[in-house]
Amino acid sequence: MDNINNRDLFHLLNQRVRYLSKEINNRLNDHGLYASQWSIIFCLERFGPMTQTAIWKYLNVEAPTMTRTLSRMEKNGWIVRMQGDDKRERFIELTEEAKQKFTQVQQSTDKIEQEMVANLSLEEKKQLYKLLTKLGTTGEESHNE
Amino acid sequence: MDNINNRDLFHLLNQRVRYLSKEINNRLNDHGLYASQWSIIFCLERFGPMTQTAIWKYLNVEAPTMTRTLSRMEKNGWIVRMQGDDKRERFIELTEEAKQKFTQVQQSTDKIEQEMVANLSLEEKKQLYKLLTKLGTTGEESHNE
DNA sequence: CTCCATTATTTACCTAGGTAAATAAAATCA
DNA sequence: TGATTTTATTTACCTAGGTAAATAATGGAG
Repeated sequence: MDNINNRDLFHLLNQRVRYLSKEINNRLNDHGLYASQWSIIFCLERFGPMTQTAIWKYLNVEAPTMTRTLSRMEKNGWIVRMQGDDKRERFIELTEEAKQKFTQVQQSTDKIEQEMVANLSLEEKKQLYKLLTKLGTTGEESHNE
Repeated sequence: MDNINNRDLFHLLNQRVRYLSKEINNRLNDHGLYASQWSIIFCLERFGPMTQTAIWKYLNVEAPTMTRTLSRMEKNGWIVRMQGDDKRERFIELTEEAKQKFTQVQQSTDKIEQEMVANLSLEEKKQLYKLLTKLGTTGEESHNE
């Protein structure tokens, strides 16, 4: 494993991320949640009620993705959508049940994530974080706007 | 960015991978391809005709995922499915058109990937590879082969 | 005020990934 | 041989992600 091929690097990256997602979703299944839904709940718990646009911009996904995921979460009783003063926008709020379950789910995810980095020292985690930051940013190129 | 939080690490990891996928798919779109389809083509060019099972095991996805993606690729003229001696299995083969386009597409993907690691030195790429290897393997677990 | 541009959200239509269960063919076993 | 188990693929049903275009409401310019 001496000379690194870009292809192998991206291949490994994809494999790992898919594996991790699968595993996380698997564990979250006990709570009736998916990783994407949990990231929204976490966001709402942290910042309080937000518009859909604020959420998808924060999480870096597209608007339709957010619409759909929130619809499922609404159906499953995790969130409610409230009409704002500006009638175009909808404020998203966690339900009482979601707030109650929050701590428990958080403990699960903390544990999973901890297991997944069990082989990395603190120093290695910092390194990994830094390297990921450098990935995909082609020097002077801008992000999406 | 001194003390790394596992959550932030995984968040960044997901964000980056989604960004990279989006970008790669975007570029591959010129060739009428998606990253997942390209990985299959690459695999077939490297190893020659393979059964579906061999492909999904190699790429670490589930069988139904492979069935579907190959169906699209068959429809679009990238591959053909041949009956094997064992009538349960189907051998997948690149079409002539796929073989002809291979080099051109490969040049595109090489270029994209190169751009995406432009900010990483060789040493950093090796580090990243190594760190990714350690990620998700809870202790004694081995790599993919 | 009216018309036009912008903004928030949704709908329609794609790909990719997963699990569970159904087929169909091969392999094994009694 | 006949019955059972395994294996390869598919089908049905789910989530997540994307783009393009449609609504609907707001904001500005004239």
